[in-house]
Parts: sequence; structure tokens; C-alpha cells
Amino acid sequence: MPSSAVPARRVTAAMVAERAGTSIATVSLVVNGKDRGRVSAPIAARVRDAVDELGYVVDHAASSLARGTGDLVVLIAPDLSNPFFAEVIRGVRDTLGDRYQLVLSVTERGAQPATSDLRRFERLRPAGILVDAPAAGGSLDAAVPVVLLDAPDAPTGAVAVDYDLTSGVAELVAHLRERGHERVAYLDGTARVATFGVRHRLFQEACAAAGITVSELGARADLTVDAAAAATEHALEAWHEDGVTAVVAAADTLAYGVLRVAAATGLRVPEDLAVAGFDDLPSSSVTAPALTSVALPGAELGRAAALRLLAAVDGTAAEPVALPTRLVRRASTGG
Amino acid sequence: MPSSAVPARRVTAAMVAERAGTSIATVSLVVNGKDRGRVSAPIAARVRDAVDELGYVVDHAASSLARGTGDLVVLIAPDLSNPFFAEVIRGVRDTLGDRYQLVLSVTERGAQPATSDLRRFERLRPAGILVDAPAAGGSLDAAVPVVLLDAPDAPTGAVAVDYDLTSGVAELVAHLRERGHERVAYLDGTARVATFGVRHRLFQEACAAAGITVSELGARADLTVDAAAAATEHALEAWHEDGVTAVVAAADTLAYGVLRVAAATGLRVPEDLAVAGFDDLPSSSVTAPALTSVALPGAELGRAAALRLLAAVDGTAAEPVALPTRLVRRASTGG
DNA sequence: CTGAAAGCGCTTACAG
DNA sequence: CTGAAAGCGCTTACAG
Repeated sequence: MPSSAVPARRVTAAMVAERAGTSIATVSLVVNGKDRGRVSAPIAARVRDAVDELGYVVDHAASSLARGTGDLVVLIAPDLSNPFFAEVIRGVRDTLGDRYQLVLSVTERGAQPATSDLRRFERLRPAGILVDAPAAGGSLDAAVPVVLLDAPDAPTGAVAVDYDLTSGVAELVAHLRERGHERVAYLDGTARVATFGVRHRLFQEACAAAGITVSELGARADLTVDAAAAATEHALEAWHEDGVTAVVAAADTLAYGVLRVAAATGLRVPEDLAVAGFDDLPSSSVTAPALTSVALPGAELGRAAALRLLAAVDGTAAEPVALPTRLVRRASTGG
Repeated sequence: MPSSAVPARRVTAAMVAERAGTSIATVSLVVNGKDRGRVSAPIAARVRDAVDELGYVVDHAASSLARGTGDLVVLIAPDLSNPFFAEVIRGVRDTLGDRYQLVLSVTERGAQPATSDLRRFERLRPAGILVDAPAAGGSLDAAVPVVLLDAPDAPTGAVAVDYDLTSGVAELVAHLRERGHERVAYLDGTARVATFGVRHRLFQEACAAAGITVSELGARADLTVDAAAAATEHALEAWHEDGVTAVVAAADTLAYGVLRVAAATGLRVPEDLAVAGFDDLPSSSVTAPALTSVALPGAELGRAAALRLLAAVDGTAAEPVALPTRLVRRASTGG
């Protein structure tokens, strides 16, 4: 039989009640664990048996309609392909436990989560919504608890978890300084995400403080290796003429593009051009050469966000946080 | 105001009906586009105005309860962090259009989607479920249409879309043969996924046919760079003593681990050891050296799967497919 | 063309 | 301790 051709009959609470010789109300109490002191032990046992025998599962639509809210938690993110998110998801899931069911949603290619995405998911009556790297400036309130991840421009009062990039950036700039770089270029992302703005700004400030000049000849690209490679190809000669000896990219993925072009044009990394990124993706240890990067611990971000969502669901307040970051030195900057 | 502290009031069809001076039934017809010839133009217009003014959105729980099914499509996958999935997702989304809303679910770390995952999502009354790389042997029927992706062992009759790996593997083996390899090792994945079994088997068969010996000293690892590196470290010396000159990994991620260990131990790739993988991930063009890989076109897989799900939803039958694959030659095997 | 009403499958006071 | 009943917000015959 085709697995999709013979829809099994849906088992309802009424069927369970009939089999257990009791009422629907009692079934509901038992399956929701609200039977303590409300249902006698023998009846509860009969209900549980019937549930097992019939394979009953509470219908989500009916339940969340009656209750007003369900057990779904939605995580909206711009780009799940970034291995960084696997970590975030793991962190969220671990803290959510199995009282809640996590589902993910990716925005259209390149777009940041916006209010419209939130609206679309409010319909589902989720217990809460997590939004990663929301579009800058959008008002993101909803009829359900919302926690923002990596949203340094979140409006005051919004529940948000962020990275404190100052430590990581300071280490990066000190490292570049140590390696003798005096003139560097910055390869930014094109996405209008606040965290990119912060990375760029902090980097500029730290360079200024350390006496490093950031070349006017910055470039920007979509968050793909190909786009970054194209942007680099375009800018490389100008960088060289401008005396640039190092490129810092707003994300590891962008830095990969720089590495690819360097390899293709015979440029030695780090001797001719040092390269560094942000994220410290797993693959950054196997690029040619291995990539120096400001590590952004994804699982911790996910954990912190989930904790705050749970608090919001319970009506408890939670302080915003900023997680510390650090530099991972590798061959692309001479270790 | 905290974005999560002041839940906006939910707008219902009753509120829209009152504002438009009509009934709930009429509102339902209009918002669902079923008003042609059933609702007069002026009333329909008033309803639409009221919808806009109030920002009404049909409640998903109520709607799918009344209708029996909703507009959600669930994609269950073992590992979204693999950039391969970004492509699959893009393909699914593009063909689904916006009549359906796609949500994703990742299984617990390392686990393949199983029947229990299906059960959990049936509750949501989705229009259909897509399951990528399901656990081998599980019966995966559900009360909703299900399409399997990358499930070469799917029971007859199940709707599945797969890769035809024979062409890609044949090219890979011919390429290795051309480069003079006579003894190779295979680094398998540990996940009990059918597609891995197929890759391994086809590779062995093709090698046998081409007169290449596959070393008994195979290894296996979880689908992470770290795990693959550990497995490689463990096996490397034995491979060398066994006369192995090339390693083929069941996935690019695994091949990355081999590359890392090779680099760390001063082994030259491909001179001392050639390396190849499956997937052709975007980052495979920037590894050290760039990785030869059997390309598995993710977006096409997603598109094919979504098409078949739409057919199943409409009650139409659809033939299973096997998408063609090919080899991408790069430096890790001497191009 | 329009709306009152039944019903989707639950949960939760409420009365017994 | 137990169950009848109202209600969650829709959709869809059905009667007008």
C-alpha cells in the first residue's frame, strides 16, 4: 500500500473515552496530566491503556483552539544553511525540552525576518516565537511572546539576546596590530542586519584606537562564497594599490570568498594578504589556509534565547543578555 | 513597551463581519476567495476593507479544525546545518509557492527521521509532510500525504524522490582509475541512512568492475568534520601500510576531516593521498585543496519532492523519480 | 446573494 | 470523583 494513499483514520478523544468507558472530559484530564485528585486511579489507568491501544494523540488544532495557545515554538531565521544555526537550534532545543515542539522557518533568500513573518506564524498560536537577526527597524510585537536573537538594535524593552562583540573584536585588532598590519580592508555583508553594522563599527573603532587605518575601499557582498569571491575579485587590485595587507570579513562565509580569490590569483595568505572573519564555523579549520575568526558561540545564544522565551511564557521577566566572544587565531593571519 | 508584554488583541472573523455589516460566513467566503458568484461585489469590497483596517488573519487552528486540514507543509530532516539542505529547502519553497506554508523540523542530533517524528507532526494537520533521509526500515505511513526524499529503500508504493547515483559514481571511479589509483579506502557515515548504503555499494561495484581494490580497512564516522578527522587519524597509518592511495568519503563533510588530518600530518593531497566526497557543498571549492565530489543537486530534489506532494494533496498520483548525478573534478584528486 | 446553524476535537468551569 | 455543556474561531452545507 502506498504510504500516502491510505490515510489512517484519525483517533479522537471520543474513541478513547468510549473504549475506556468514561467521558471525553476525563480523557482530556488524563492525557494532559491534570488528573491528580480529579480522576480515580483505575479510570485513569483504563484511559491510559486505551490511549496506547488506539495510538491516540491530542489534536493540535483542537487543543490550541480550546486552550488559546499551543505547544509550538517557532524559530524564524534568515539562513539555516549557515552551520552557525545548527548550534543555535541545538541550544534552543536543549533548553526547551519536550514540553514544547520546535519548528523552524527560513525567510526568502537573503531577506531578514520581518513583521510579516511574525504575522504569518502568529496564526499558528505558538507558545512563542524566536526571531534571529530581524530586519533592522521593524516593530516586532505580536500576540505571543517574542524573543529576539542577535538583534543589537532591538527597541528598548524588547526581549533580546546578543553577543558582546567588543572583546572578540579587541582581540582581533590587537592580533592584527601584533602581526604588523597598519592598513586593512573590511568586507561587509549586504544584508541589512544590525549585527553587521555593529561588527563594522566596533572594528573601525578598535582599529582607530590601535592606530590601524581602515581603507576607504571597503566592499560588500551577499553571505555566500560566490558573492564574496566576486566582490573580492573586483576590489583586490585597488586594495593592493592602497597598501592593504589584511582583509577582515563580516562573516566566515565571506572570508572564504577572499581565500578562494587569493588562491586563484596566486596571492599567498597570510604573507601577501591576511584574512579573518566572524563566526568561527566548523569548516573554518579546513580552509586553505585555516581561517582566523571571532568565535560566536551559537548554542549559548540558543540556550539564552530559549530560557527567556520560557520565562516570558510563564509571565516572568528576564533581563536581556550579551554573550562574550573571543578570537580564534589560525594560519590565515599567521596564527 | 516590551514587544512581548502587550499581546495585541486577536482579530476574529466576527469583528470583521460586524465592521463590514455582514455575517461571519460571508467573511469566510471572501477571505478564502470563494466569493465568486456567492457574495455581491459591494459586500465583498466592504469585507476586504474591514480585513485591511483590522489586520485580520484567518486563525490557523480554527481553520484547519473546521476544514480538516491546514496549509502547513512540514519538512523533517536529520541535519539542516548541511548546506545541502539550504538548496533542498529552496527547491521545495519555490514549487510550493505561497499557497502553503513551509516549516522545518530537525531531528535530534544524529538521528534519522522516524515514525515518531511523523506522528508528532500529524497532530498539526499539515497539508503534507516531506521526510528527508528517513530511518531505514521504518514504516512511514500517516494520515496525511507523505513524500520521502533520498530514501532509496522506501517501500514499494511510497512516494519517494531519489538520486540516481550510478552515473556520478561511475565517473568518480573512472576518474580515480585514470589517475592510476589501484587501491582505495572508503570512509562511510555512521548514520543508518539508506542513501549511504547505496553510495557504498555502488562504489564497491564500480571499483570491482574497474579493477580497483577497495581496502578492507574502511572507517566510519558521524557526519561532522571533527568525527571524520578522528576516524581518519585512527585509520591513516593502516591505510598507508595497506597501500591505499585514495580515500572516498560518503559525504563532503567527512572528506573535510580527511583533508584536515592530511594537512596536520604533512601528507600531500593528492600526491600522497587523493580525497573525494559526495554532495559538492559550496565550501568544497575552498578547502585545501579543493575537493573532488559527486554533485547531488539539492534544489532539484526539493522541487521534485514538492511537486509530488502537491500531486498527492490533489489526489493525483506521481511517479517516483531518480535525479541524475555527476562528478565535479577538483585538485584533491589531481583535477 | 445571504446568514443561521451544525460541527471540527478539544479544554475547562460547573453542577452533581 | 465524574460528566454534560459551553466555547474556542472557523467552514460548509442548507434553508431562505
